[in-house]
Parts: sequence; structure tokens; C-alpha cells
Amino acid sequence: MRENIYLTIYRDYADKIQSGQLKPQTKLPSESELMEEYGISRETVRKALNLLSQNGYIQKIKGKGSFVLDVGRLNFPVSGLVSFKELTKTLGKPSRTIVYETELIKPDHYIKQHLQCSETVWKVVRAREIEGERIILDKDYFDPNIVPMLTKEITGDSIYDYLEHELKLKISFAKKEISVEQSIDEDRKYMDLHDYLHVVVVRNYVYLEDATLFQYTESRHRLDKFRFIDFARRGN
Amino acid sequence: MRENIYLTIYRDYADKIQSGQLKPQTKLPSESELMEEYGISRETVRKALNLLSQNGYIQKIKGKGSFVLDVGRLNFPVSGLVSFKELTKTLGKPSRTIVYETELIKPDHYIKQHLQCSETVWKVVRAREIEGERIILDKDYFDPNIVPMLTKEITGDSIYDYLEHELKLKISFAKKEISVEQSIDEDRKYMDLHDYLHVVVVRNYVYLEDATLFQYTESRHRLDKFRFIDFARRGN
DNA sequence: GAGTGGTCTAGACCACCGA
DNA sequence: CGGTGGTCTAGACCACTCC
Repeated sequence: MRENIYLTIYRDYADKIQSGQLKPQTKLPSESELMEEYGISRETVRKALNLLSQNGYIQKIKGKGSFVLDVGRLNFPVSGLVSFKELTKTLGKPSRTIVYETELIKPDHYIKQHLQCSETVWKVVRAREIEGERIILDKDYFDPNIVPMLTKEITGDSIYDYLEHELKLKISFAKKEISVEQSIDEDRKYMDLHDYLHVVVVRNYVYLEDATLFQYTESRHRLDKFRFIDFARRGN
Repeated sequence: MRENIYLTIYRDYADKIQSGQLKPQTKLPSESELMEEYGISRETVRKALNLLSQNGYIQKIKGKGSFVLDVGRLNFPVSGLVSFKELTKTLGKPSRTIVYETELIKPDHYIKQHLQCSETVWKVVRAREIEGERIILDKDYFDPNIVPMLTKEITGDSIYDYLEHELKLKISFAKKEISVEQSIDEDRKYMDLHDYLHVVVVRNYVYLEDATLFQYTESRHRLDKFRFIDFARRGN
């Protein structure tokens, strides 16, 4: 027991749909049937279904019911906050992370402006290698008031696991800005850039529950390997 | 009267925040105060606040209250389904649309695969000019079973206005795929591409309320002018 | 402790869909 | 018409924050 009936039901169905156990076009049980099945009230059922709807798993149609959408093929990084480790897990391709820097630095004006914080910041530079090619360069900056210590061991694995499970930080929301910019020397040095003149730059601002900005990340992708998928609802 | 108290309250506050009338860090009235103020129940208040939270306008903090986020500076195309006309309205720059094609064609295999539909499809090709340069090329494909007639007048203005207000179509959700690809002759012909070898391609699949796909759009952007902003929540 | 948001309930009325 | 989802109500208990 304890806690979040609607989240449990949401995950139940999200898993069933993602795994293909529930095929597209399938009709879900009606809200009253789900009330019975789980022994809960209708508003709680509806919270679960609305979550599924918002995340692109189902479509609710008034007077008819809830139907499974075709999510299986393309939606893995359904917009949002997917870390490299999670991403490669779903991709199933050989990949690794190469850590170039993990150090406390004095931020330049540019970084200071983004991460409005103290006199020093953690800077982490890592390349992401997939199928033998370094195609992503991640430059992370952390507020040391929130992340006091980082090591090569942590940054080589998943920083997010560390932040969420060790430091118990609760990430609340993030803003991404995607643009294309000219590649710089650093890109050529740390990535297998071939002769592309541009890179896709994803600037990521990550906030905690109390709305404090604690991380700024610049993720630089080789043009030909970049892909971003976004699912958006209009009214629902 | 009639209908959707929570949507009204949502729009009230969304407007106030977007216009800067409510500054970042401001504390909103508590849920019980809003209940009083509008004479409604708490769950209805919460629906409005949750909408604001999901769309990046506010941050709710347990035990403290709801606080306005700094949305003003960057969030205009807060991910999602923004049309060119809406976008330029907020940008306030001189812009226009050039219609190159508005015709019924036999779809090639590629399009047929995307828009699984009949023997013919509407094809619309338009360039978007901002500050004197054609920097976006939009290729739209519509299912003629749903959109029976299109004219140059319609496509030159806003197709979405026509679809929503004239045809009363209810757009429900869309999936975007962003990637970077080599530019083709058509790009150079219809855009002021300079000598960029690549374009940013946004493939857009638009669905109606009953989950039928009715439009496929390929939006090709000049590298240097492309920008995409995404706001995403992690837990609530 | 008082005040806040997070979850949940058991009802109600409505608009829509299909037969 | 019965079944569906969409909105709304008036309560309840909890966990959290701040004093």
C-alpha cells in the first residue's frame, strides 16, 4: 500500500503499452470498470489516464473510451529529460563515456550568467561514444553549493544516478534550447567530427523542486547523428 | 458562464505572467484563497494550477505555495504546436509567406507511408520569409478525405485558422522529429540558403481527436536561423 | 501549531457516442 | 437509450514548511 495509486496504475499501463503487450487501437477498460478493478474512486482513475494521455500512450475519446496509441516505434526519448545512460539502454548499441575533465573552476562571464552562482563551479567535460565514434560532447556545469563533490568515477557512470540516489536531489523541470552553431576547436579535439562545420547545440537548464537552477549543460552533437522527438498535446 | 472554470483561471494567470504583470518569484494566492476568491472547490483550483505548472508558468512547492517562474524571456514557442503565423506575431519581425504549390497530387511511396491514406493528397509548398530572407521551407501534405479543398488564398494566410475555424477540425496532438540532413536542390531553389550544405528538418505528424493522422509536414529550416525550445517536467 | 500543497473519496450533472 | 469521458463539489487525511 502506501502512496500514489494513480502513479502505480499509470506505470502499469505505460509498461504494458511500451512493451507491446497492449497493441495500438486496443480499447482500455472504461473509467468505471477501472474503478471496480482497483477499488478506487473515479478521479483517481482519471489521474492515471490523463497522465497516459499527456505522455502519448493513449487517446481519450468522449463517449467512446480510451485507446492505445502507436507509441512503440518512435517515442523512446519522448521529449524531456532523458540522460545518456537511459538513452543508450533503450538503444541497445555499444556505447561508452570518456571523461576529459572533472574539476572545480572559476566560471567565465558566460557561464556565470547562466548558472548564477558562486565563485567556483564544477565543470565536467565528457564525450559520448556510440559504435566507436565520439558523436556527442557534453559540458556540464554544477553549482558547488548543491553538488559539493564530484569524482571521475561518478562522472564516468551516470551523474544523474548519483544526484538522485546519493545526494537525494529532486530534479523538477528543465528547459532545453536547440540550435545549430559553428563547430569550435574543442569540438574537433574531443569528437570524431569528420569535416562537419557545424554542430547541434542543446543548452539544458535543470532546476530543482524549489526552482533553483543547479545545472547548466551544453550538449554538442555531430550533425548527422542528432535526433530529437517531441510529443505535444493541443487541448486534451 | 458555462464551462471550464479551471481553463478560465489558467488563462487569467498565464496572461498575467506572460505579460509581466506578475513578476517571477511572486507568490500566488494559496489554493484555499483561490477557492474563496472564485467561489469554487479545491480540485478545480488545483486543475488550473497544475496546468500552469505543466506549462512552465509556476512552481508549486509543498508547504510553501505556488511561485511565478521566469518565463518571460525565452519561452515563447514553449515546445509544441505553434504555427508560423502565431510565431511571427510574437516575434514582431517583418515576415511573409510565399506559396509555391497548392495542388492535389499522387503521393509517392514515401509520403504514402507517412500519411497512410487515399490515392491523392493535397501538397502545399511554402517558403517563410523573415526580414527579407526565405529561411524556412514548409511542405505540407493533407488527407483529402478530411481537407476536401484548399486554395492559394487559404494557404497564403494561415492554414490552421482555416482548419480550426472553417472546417472545425479539432487538432489533438502532434509528434515532431528534428534532425539535420543534407540540403537538396528544392531547398536551394525555394530558400535563400547561402552555401549551407545542411538544413534542419522538422517532420511533424498531426492527429485529430479521434487519433487519425490527417497531416504530415516537413519543415526545412536554414541552419543558422533554427531554434527550438522545450520545457519538460520530471515528476509532477 | 497553523498554513500549505498532494492524494483520495463518493457523489453529481453534463455532452458525446453508438445502437 | 445506456455507456462513455469531462467537469465540478465538499468533504477527508497526509506530508511538508515555517515559526
